[in-house]
Amino acid sequence: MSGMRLRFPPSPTGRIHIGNMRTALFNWLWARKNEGELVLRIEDTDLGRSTREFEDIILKEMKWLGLDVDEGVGHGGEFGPYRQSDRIDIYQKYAEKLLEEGKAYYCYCSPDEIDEMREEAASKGEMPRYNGRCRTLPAEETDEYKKQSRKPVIRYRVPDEDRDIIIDDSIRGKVTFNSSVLDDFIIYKSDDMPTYNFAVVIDDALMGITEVIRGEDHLSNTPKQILIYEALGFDIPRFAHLPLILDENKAKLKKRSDSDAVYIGEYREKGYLPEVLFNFLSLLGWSTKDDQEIMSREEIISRFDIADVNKSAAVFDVEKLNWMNGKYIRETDLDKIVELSIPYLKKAGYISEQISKEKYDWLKRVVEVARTKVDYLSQIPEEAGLFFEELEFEDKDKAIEEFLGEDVELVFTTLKEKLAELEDFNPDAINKIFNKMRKKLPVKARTIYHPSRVALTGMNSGPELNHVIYILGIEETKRRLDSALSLANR
RNA sequence: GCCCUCAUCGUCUAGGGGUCCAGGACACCAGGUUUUCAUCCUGGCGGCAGGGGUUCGAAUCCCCUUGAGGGUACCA
Repeated sequence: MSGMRLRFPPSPTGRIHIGNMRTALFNWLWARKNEGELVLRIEDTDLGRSTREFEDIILKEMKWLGLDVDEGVGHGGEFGPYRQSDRIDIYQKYAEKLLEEGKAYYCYCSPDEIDEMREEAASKGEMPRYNGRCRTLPAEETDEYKKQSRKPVIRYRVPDEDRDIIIDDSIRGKVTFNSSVLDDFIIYKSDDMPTYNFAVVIDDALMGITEVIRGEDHLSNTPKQILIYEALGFDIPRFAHLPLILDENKAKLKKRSDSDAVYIGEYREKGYLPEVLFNFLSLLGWSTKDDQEIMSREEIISRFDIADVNKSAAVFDVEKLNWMNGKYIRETDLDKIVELSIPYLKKAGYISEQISKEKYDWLKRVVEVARTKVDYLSQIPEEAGLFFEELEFEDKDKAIEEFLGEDVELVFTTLKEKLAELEDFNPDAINKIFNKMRKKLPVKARTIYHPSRVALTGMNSGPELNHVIYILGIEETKRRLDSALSLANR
């Protein structure tokens, strides 16, 4: 234990996307690298939009990616509860403390009134802000509002002194905000829930968080939070603001996107390998000095350094993810890929629930051939369809024309004979038959291969013929060749 | 508008004054291997946003402009 404590605090208001997960991953990496602890906290103070369903999705996807946490929702720990909605007593206590000390006050202004204030500030070329009207509200007016049963909010009283609030960011260096741009922000909503900027400080402080790694979209919130840390006398953690991940339109990723391509679940369902997402996401905003890209979990942990994370935003490029996933699919142990492909094959109706040892061995041949052509596993069934379905011609007329060609019957007949004579049925042996036919038969090479391909697969291109025959088996091969011949009336 | 951040090939990035007429990866193009497609191998195309400085010397340091992104919520 290094004493370093990090956290990943998602709000369950949408499906977890690439950007959220990258933040989780970098927190996880830095925690593991430093033998620190990672806390999972659920920030559900937005009652209207938070759901348990989204929370479950977050937990599920993190588990899929292998991002285990040491403490938090679903894991327990001594700093709980870890769901903000279970911690309202705590926030209340601190709000009262600030109220008593005069560092916060009730505000009864209506939304319309606040809009006016903002417009007024904007017209003067200033940042739109609340003007502090309720800072000194006479008791009579307060009573009046209470009679009207207006529900107040609590605002933090930003000290009047003009000073620079400096964030010493692990990634960006010193970032300065002048306190004059801050208005008296709300720390408690009228629905009796704390706001993010208030709750996050109390939780991070009480949970002993030493490093806050989060997206750059939080950078402008940080000065407000620093003020709260100071007002409450808490130690300020070290901050690191990660560059944002942008979508193809170079805009921030949304939790309610019109494109499924940003959600982690989408990639899991399509058959991307978790280790690929892990590897790929680690390279979004971080890289090794020697340009190594394909790395194991352990390698990434040992080489990762939060200080090496770059400052500029990165566009999420599915093309490169596809390349990496395809590469892993081709290079990972075949049995593992077969296991992972089986659900997709079942879904396509190609295989049944129970798979015999024999069937499995056959499946292995199919997947071995199909995996050279896919980017992700859900594409396996379409690539392997010809081995499961009745033969279907891409273009039947053209196929018949092909079978009508000179010497085709000779080739097919010879092929059938030679296959029948084969003692050891395997791809190499089948290849030898083709090689012999090329030498011995007085026909063009194309006539040996192409009509056979069309007859066996229905297509003009596809896997190597010796493998096709090996997978189809002698009987099915013979059947398809005969059927081609009869189509051509021979 | 105001505040903050960022700025190297289409995309992800290496580069932290000379060894860079800028290196790698994806994508793309060409060639090779292969009976075809795919895989695989080789090669090619393609970039330091612009302008001022500083310096003997800037992709690298400073300033300005421009551009991009984030924030500006009783969302987080």
